[in-house]
Amino acid sequence: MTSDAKQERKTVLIVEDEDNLLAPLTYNLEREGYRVVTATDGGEGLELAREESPSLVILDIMLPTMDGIQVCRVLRSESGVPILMLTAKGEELDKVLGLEMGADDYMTKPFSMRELIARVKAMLRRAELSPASTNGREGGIIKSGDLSIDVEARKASLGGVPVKLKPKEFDLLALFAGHPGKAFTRDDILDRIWGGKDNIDRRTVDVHVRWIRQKLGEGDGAPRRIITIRGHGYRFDA
Amino acid sequence: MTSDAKQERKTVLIVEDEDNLLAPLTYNLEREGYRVVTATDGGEGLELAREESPSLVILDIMLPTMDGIQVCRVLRSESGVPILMLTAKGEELDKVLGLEMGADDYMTKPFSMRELIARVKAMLRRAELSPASTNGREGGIIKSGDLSIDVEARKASLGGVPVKLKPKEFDLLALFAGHPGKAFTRDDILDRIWGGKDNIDRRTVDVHVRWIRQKLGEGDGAPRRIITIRGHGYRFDA
DNA sequence: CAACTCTATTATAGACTTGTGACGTGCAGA
DNA sequence: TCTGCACGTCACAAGTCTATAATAGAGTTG
Repeated sequence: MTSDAKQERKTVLIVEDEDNLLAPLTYNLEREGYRVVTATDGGEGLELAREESPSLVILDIMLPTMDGIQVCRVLRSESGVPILMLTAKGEELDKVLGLEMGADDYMTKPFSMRELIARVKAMLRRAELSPASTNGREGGIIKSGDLSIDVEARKASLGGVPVKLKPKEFDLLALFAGHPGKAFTRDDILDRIWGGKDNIDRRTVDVHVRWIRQKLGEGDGAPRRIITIRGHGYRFDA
Repeated sequence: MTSDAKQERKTVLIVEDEDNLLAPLTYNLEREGYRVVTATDGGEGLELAREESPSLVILDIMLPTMDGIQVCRVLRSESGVPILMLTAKGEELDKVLGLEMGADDYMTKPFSMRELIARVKAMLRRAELSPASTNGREGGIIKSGDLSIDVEARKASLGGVPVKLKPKEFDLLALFAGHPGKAFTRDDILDRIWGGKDNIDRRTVDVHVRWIRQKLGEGDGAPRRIITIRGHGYRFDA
């Protein structure tokens, strides 16, 4: 019942502040042959995720400094790493929210270790079948033509010149640039950038796209990077 | 609540023999905008899966004629369609077995509809990020002769030259090309592409087919890809 | 081949989308 | 409190789709 895959050990990041949960999780996952790294608050979790690029993240919803929802959202916008959320019973709302926000699965505490291991395995198997989305990014920096986006530093520059982007603009541009060629619907985008809030007007996306286009100097006949797909949404092309 | 994504509606196949479970499942999924097809035993389920190539299969473990485990195994060997297993309480062993056997997730009866919907959505989103495994497509790109359709990017090209397709045209062509050789009735097509709206004239399909044929340069004695099946509907041939 | 049924084609009015400028609200720092 | 910034919403004009009606054409049947 140990491991079955003999190759580079997969790293699992656990972000959990309760030690009486963290310890057994770590123990059991290590026993299954995974390499485990842990963080006890959201900020640290994000940092570690960027440093270690784990194959899977187990994320508690309740965390100090930055809650799991936020961490999940950021992680999701930065990479395609599978995320398993842990929720306390009674957080039903948050559960669904978490899922709709980008988590890949969740478990309600308390859960059986066995069940959790099974889920982790299933998620990793799934992930293995899909192509890693390491598109055009090197060391957390996404590049596309003369546009360069440093996700970690949250800075963007165009032909070497820094571009001042507001937070939402940055998130949106990072999402686009991180998935060049992929068509997003406005709902996709709202899901990923705005999180669970579902009373946001779809047109809001248009407006933010406009700000970005403006700051990227698009519009004067210049070729657009953010392409409008009429009747569907937007797509970022290199 | 539902998305504005205009494309072929996602089809969910439910294989479940208890009607008091099947009915609410169907109702709720349809309310979420999915197209639902149902089977009440394993054999029928497999058949439907092959015919409809659904985006997701919900599979009860206990079924007449062929149990869910077998169906799951066969399905898994034939396609990468995500499978959500339904298990009765106390089938813990089978649960894990089911997962390790190829199912992607499972839920233990009884479960909340809301939770199920959340899981379904999560599974579909995940599937969307990985390369579909159905007919003739590689990496989300459907190819047929010199025609190539990138579903993710919503771009089509003919012999390398981009073809400008309107939203409905793209959806329709993608539907056809995604199921080469399958005969669709106009009602089939309306159901899949036009979704909920139900007073659409069948002739409307004809018109859209024509636009597509035109843009694909068919008609000048050139061999047609979209074949008219008189008295029935249309079929896409490679 | 005549009658009938189904399909292709065309034009068009109306519905729907999107880009854009303006506005109101809430918030953080001065 | 005042000021500036971020950002969600609105309203409207310009463009773009698309459902349908009408008509011509093709195929089928007896």
